[in-house]
Amino acid sequence: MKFNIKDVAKKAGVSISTVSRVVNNSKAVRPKTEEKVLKAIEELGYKPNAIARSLKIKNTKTIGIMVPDISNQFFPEVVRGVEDVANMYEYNIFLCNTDLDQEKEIQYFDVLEEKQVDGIIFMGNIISEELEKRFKICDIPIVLIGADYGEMPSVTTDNVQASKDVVNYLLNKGHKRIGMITGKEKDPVVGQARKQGYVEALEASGVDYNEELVAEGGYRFKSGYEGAKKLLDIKEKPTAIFVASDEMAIGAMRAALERGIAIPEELAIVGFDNIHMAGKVYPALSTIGQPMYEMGAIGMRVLTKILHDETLDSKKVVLSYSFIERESS
Amino acid sequence: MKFNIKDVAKKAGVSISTVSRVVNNSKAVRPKTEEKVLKAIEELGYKPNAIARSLKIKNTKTIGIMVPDISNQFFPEVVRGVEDVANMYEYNIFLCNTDLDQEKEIQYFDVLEEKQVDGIIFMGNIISEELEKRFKICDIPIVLIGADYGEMPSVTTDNVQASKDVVNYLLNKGHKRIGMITGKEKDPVVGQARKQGYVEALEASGVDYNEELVAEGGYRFKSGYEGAKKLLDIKEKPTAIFVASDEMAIGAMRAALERGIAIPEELAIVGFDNIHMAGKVYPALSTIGQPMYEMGAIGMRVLTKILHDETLDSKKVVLSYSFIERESS
DNA sequence: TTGTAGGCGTTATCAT
DNA sequence: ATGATAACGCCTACAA
Repeated sequence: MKFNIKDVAKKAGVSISTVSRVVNNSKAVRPKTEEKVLKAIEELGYKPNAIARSLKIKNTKTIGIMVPDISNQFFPEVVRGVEDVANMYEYNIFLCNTDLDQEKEIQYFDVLEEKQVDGIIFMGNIISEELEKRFKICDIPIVLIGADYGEMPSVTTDNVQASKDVVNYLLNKGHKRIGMITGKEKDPVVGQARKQGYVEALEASGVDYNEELVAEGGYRFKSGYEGAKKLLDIKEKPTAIFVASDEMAIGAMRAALERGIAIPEELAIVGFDNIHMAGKVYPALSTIGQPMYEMGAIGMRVLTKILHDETLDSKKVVLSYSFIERESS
Repeated sequence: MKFNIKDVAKKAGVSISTVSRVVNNSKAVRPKTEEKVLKAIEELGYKPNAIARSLKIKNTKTIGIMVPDISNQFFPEVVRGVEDVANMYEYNIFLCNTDLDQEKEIQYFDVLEEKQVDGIIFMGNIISEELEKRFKICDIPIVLIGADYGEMPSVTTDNVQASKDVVNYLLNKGHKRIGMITGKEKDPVVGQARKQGYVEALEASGVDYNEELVAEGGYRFKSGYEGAKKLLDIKEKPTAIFVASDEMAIGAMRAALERGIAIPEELAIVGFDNIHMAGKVYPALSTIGQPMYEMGAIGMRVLTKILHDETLDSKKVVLSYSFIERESS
């Protein structure tokens, strides 16, 4: 049995306008009347219909969040950050998994638009031309997390600098042969930026960049495992490996451990991301910590600011990372 | 610039009904007319307003999913399962993190109801009286995942039997002193069911249940770590520990490793859940695999069946688990 | 095949 | 302080 505002009005013996007023307490209502209405609401178990409301007032108090894959280590935390502040401002979130598939991204974008979300948070490595066009012509505020693009609001960390820090740290520890397992080449963030930092740090220190010491990986455990095996196969093995993601780093550790190579004595390993498990594996993984929860929370905060016409200090927020030294280096 | 069905109608020189018809291709429209309409839609970049549509046809093609915490190991995969099949049936999902907080659960339930979701998927260890009351009086179909309650549709695995299997396996390996780190006592699933299996298997084999050998844990790494330390402190140490969750098991391994106790030679450890990292830690963790993705996918499938009035074979689906023997046992 | 009009459950303007 | 009423954008009898 579902009741609407009319039923409540009838039961309370008032007009629907008054009911609306007490529900939203938008305008003064005589206490006596309010009481009657409240009682009717209570008795009928009336719940206002948010859909009808949205249609009228033209906002839905919902936002969409597009992530590559919620079941991947990196994303649950940022989604949690988003959801927490969304909840604080009384927004709900539509979760969309894109698998980095451009078609799916567009498809989801369309539904989100049709469902009239108030805003969108987008995470993805690359923004296709098609998607960019949509972004441009639509009037829904969008904020990017973890990636950056043109004039769009975004929250990121400085991946290049972070990678430099790692390499410098390794250099300072006396390592001369530092290998790297990278992300995918065409991925601007994990693939390119992190490698760029590696290369630049090496050059800045006068160490020759050695193609042989770098293996292209993907994102997952297996490619780290394979990458490390490859690097450990060369006659002059690296004494340290910088790995572009924690999950790959754990794969790399595995490869080393299987060969009886001691970590960190014979081989230092540093990862990137500080996923939940990074501090729990044995030996615990040194890594770059990205404030994932904060990225989500701040991204959503930026979105609410846009939504509420508050002034933004800056459309681009760059969060600081931290190097977390544990046992693997 | 946002256009509505009226604008399209005007531009195409037809009535809004015809526009509606081609958008939903619900009824025959002369090809010529259709073309005109399509062109108008294209030119204006018209997108139907799903909110208005929902108001009229009384469904929203969205469902809500309540999980304790998306950033916890266990849930992202099941949410992914849910989302995949939701997407297949053209539903979107509202993600709600409850933190197992009963107030938050009710609060979210209220919004979901107000936002007129077509269905709800609920995950949580315990269903409070208040929540149960809401569940009962509302007419939104709800399916439970990972827990079971009264007459409600649910998808679960047999935690008691799984735990028995683990203990029997350990018994067969010759272990006499088998410890356990449990979940929280008042939690029916992780806490009670898994412990029950442990107790029953022991009794069935004529091994005395020994209070001293069990430590109450929580869900996280730390409580596993502490629990194991406690068990390893007693003079007659267990030679095997069954741990009620993988994350705690990894904590337990850590405790053992720190004391130089070899796994599995001196101490066998078996976890529960088969989280993503279980096979990646070193030594790789033996565990009970719950088909998390499937639980989500099937749960959502059940929901769609209810939503579309298809007949359910059974309101209660119990999925089979699998024992995954790896290196820690 | 196409158009007219009423209604979905609200909010908000304008009277009263 | 309260009530009548016109939107909001769409779907769908019913009529033409």
